[in-house]
Amino acid sequence: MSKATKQPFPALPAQVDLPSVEHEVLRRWSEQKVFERSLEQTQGGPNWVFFEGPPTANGTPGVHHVEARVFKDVFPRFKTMKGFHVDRKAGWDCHGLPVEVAVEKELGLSGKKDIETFGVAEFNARCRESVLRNVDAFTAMTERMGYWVNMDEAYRTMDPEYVESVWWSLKQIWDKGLLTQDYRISPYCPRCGTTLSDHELAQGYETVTDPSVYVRFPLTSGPLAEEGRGAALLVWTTTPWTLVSNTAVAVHPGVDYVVATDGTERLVVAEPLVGAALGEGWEPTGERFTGAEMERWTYRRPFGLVEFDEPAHFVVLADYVTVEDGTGLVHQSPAFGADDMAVCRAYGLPVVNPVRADGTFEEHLDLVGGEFFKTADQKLVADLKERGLLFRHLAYEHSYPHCWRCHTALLYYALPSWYIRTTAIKDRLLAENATTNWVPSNVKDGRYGEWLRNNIDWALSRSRYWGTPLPIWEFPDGRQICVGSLKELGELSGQDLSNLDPHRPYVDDVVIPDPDADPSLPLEQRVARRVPEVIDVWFDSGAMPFAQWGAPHRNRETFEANFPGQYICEAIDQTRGWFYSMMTVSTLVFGESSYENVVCLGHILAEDGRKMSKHLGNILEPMPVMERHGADALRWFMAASGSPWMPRRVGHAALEEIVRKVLLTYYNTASFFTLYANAGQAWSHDRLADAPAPADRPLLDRWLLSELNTLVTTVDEALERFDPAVAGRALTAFVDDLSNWYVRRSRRRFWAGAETPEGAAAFATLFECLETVTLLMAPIVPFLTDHVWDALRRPDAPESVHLAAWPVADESLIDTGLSEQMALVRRLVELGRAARADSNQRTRQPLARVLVGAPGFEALPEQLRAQITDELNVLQLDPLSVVGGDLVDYSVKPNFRALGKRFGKGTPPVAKAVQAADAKALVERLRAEGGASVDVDGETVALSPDEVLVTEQPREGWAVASESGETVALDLELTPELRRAGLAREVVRLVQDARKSSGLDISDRIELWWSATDATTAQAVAEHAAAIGGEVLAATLAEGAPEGESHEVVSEDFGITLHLRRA
RNA sequence: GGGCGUAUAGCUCAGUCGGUUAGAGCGCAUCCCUGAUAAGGAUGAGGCCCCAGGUUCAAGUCCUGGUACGCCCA
Repeated sequence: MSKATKQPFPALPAQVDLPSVEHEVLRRWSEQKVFERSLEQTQGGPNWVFFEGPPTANGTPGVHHVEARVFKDVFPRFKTMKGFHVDRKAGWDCHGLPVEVAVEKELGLSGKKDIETFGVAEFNARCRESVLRNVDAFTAMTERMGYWVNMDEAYRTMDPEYVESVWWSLKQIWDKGLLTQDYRISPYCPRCGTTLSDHELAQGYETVTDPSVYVRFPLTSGPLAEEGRGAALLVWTTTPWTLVSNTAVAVHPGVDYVVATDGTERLVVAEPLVGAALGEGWEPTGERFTGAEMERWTYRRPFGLVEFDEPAHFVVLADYVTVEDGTGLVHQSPAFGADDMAVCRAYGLPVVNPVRADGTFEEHLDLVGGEFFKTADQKLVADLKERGLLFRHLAYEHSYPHCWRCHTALLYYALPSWYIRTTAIKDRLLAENATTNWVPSNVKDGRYGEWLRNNIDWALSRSRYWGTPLPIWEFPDGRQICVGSLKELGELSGQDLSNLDPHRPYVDDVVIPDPDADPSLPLEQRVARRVPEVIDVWFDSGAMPFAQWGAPHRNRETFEANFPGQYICEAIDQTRGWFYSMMTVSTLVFGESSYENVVCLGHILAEDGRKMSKHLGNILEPMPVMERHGADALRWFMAASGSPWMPRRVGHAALEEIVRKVLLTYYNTASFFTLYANAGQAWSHDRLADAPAPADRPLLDRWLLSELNTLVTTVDEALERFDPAVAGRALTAFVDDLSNWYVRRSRRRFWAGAETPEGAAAFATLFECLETVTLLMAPIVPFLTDHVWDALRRPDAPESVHLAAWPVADESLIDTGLSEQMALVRRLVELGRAARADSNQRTRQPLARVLVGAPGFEALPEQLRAQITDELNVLQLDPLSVVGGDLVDYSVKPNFRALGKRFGKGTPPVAKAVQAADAKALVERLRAEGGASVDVDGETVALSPDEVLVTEQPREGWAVASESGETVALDLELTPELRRAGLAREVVRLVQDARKSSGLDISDRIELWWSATDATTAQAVAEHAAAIGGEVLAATLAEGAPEGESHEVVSEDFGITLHLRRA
């Protein structure tokens, strides 16, 4: 292509395939290393620290993963454009039970015994492989969606450096005395020999029938324990087997308990349950006690099968006791219930557990020795009955958790466990939370604050395999050492461990010899071995601010420069997960939270409003969705559709709408611009300087620039508040204004070229708006904006929009008065179109006159009035008042907003007076004198024009539309001249359609012939020949038909045949 | 059972400082406009702003209590 014909802009064809544009942009980003350069470019700028919450690399990524990843991308891009340096290190959460379960399924293993038979080393190797496989799928999705994050240097929680950092932090906590051992009640499958996670628990509920027994516990101390007439506590349980280890009875301190009798015995029950628990024939004796008064009364336990070394078997107080069912007296066995454990621990009661890990009672016990816990119920109940302790025995149907693998009834079971005493730093956590910015704000004091205020110690250990091993070594005598690094472990164990894989089983083989031990003892008694547990994966991920750098053993400075972080974001389900672990680990180790701003997203639902699940078949796979609609459409949906903090439904319909209404409208405006700028090389960047200063441009341009600069402020403020939905709504509205009002109203100026000041202004204004809106949209839809940027950018502008600076609003161009006036113009145009539609008067037919009655109309400048006449295709525009008099009806209504402000309580009578007043007289006085008065209960009240809403309507011969006190009336009388002008426009449209359908370029000149069978049409064409010819770029216009080839158009409606061809 | 959130047109959702004719999009019907557009515009049908109290001259909006649904926790 020769220089002379080179077009100023690369073409942006009207037809565009968004996904293929995105692939092209991805290629360019990679070739030009745009992400890397955006980081280099901001190297000297202030840090804005973002922490990547590592997705669990378990299973393939779903569309819900895109949600958080969009938010993780939008704000770093935004801040980068504002000059901040935003390092983005990817990360992968590698450990944990979900990985183990997936691998177990793959290998066909069931439970811990199987894993140990299979071999822990091999099992963990498979876990590692599984994680790496899924990381690849996440990487592909991450790249495709345009999430800029450094995946080449991603941290992985399974890497030795990461594990070492976690060890270091655990040692800090250990040194503070906050890492301790205690019992923990976990749902436990005795057959598989494993505890189950909450998630597993949820899959295994089954409805079963258990015994429901009411048992007498005779009192042995307290006011009711007298010899002979002693009363008994009536205690209810559905797990008779736990009565073997009964430790206490809990009552609610605030509930009233009474003694009831049937004449032979006396039983204590909660007052509201007397009838339900005892049945007919029982009368209260009048003795009553609050739960609090019963504290520490002792009783005789139901079974004497196990030994208690410490005092037990008395009444304790617990708030969780209810009077919903049972007797209001709850049997306590701390080894088998979390509530029981908490309550009994508070009283210093022992944890007695006669059930072994396989679910059977210890062999040496009488009655139930060796029996499986569940089947022991029968024998125990029979024994109670025999001894006269059983009061009632019923069947009780309820839902009870079972093992999802083998359907065995689960046991809530006390296992020794490691805890972090987070309750000791609760106040610090609350203080840190108080200074954290939560989005949306209600999470701070609501869901999250509530969780913190009810903080319980963090149960850290898991009896599993694929996790960060708890770095505690224990000597046979119970002394323990917490190890903070491999180096330290090497020194303690006397070997070089720098290349040790710090996972099980390898780390379990490392022993620490006791230098002071008697060398004659066998080796096992002279060395410390690691405790068997691994840790909760939430601790892994909560340690990422330092562990991602391997700090403090490595990269200490980098860590310190990037702590605390400014921004994290995940879905709402992370409130008690990552949001908590991130705040808590840092507060434990460093005394402060690791983040300042945290955004919690609502969940993504399927189009049918349900959760996506394989079972329901309503899963939307992210990669195919992005290939169909484009990643930008999905990104826009995630960032800007509805409220991100609420659950949202995603589906093809929603994405198609985004493509049509937002992305293509924006793109097509840019496409329009390049089409006309390129046509005859009408405009290029060097013409920017020729354009009139903004203040000297037409009002339409000044209006658009005003809207644009308002938009800059709105979008900037919204993104600063982490609210891309508000930004998105403002952008959508602006793009609509730009395309469907500014461009629509300016078409003629673009058509005419940039030679006149008006044309130069139009090109400059549209260019500036496209440039700025491209910048504003770039963080949300990085692909399409970069594609447009590349086509439109100035010669000296950065190669990518993502290397460009964020725009700053020019407030001097914001003119709110002009915005209001244009809004009025657009409302009046809508009313005019409505009036035309009502009277079936098509817009191409010019009309003589339009009348307008609306507050503010008189003040409209001529340029804005011209927009109305042009858009409505009328020759003359006048205020309704010019016809006035008897031709117009007036009605008035009170403006409550204005009146209420002034009169407050006195508003209704004034409003009534306005409604009652003679509308015409009132309006005339308001118009003539700028004020009027009405009579309110004998008093004269002065009113200003803005306190009265006036609606005026012409009486006859007009097409009228009116709304909210604004009226437009069209003169429907058509003169022959007007009819001919209308016909001429019909002809123009016919030719334009023909030009378009025959594939002519917009600037091609044509030859045009016409022949009319309708006399009026013939006259119209002859009369308007010059105008028609000019409008359709006809070099020649002749009556008749051409020789040779041409494009023919026949219109029977107008009785005309046209022929045209390229000149 | 507890905490948090949500409830507005057939569907998806806006609704500012409380202001008296509650909006948009989608869908449906009938028209209109168009030499950028896969667009745009008009009209019509479609509303117990979840229910009940309260505050207020005035409540979709603020308060209290319910109901339903969702999430988290027990």
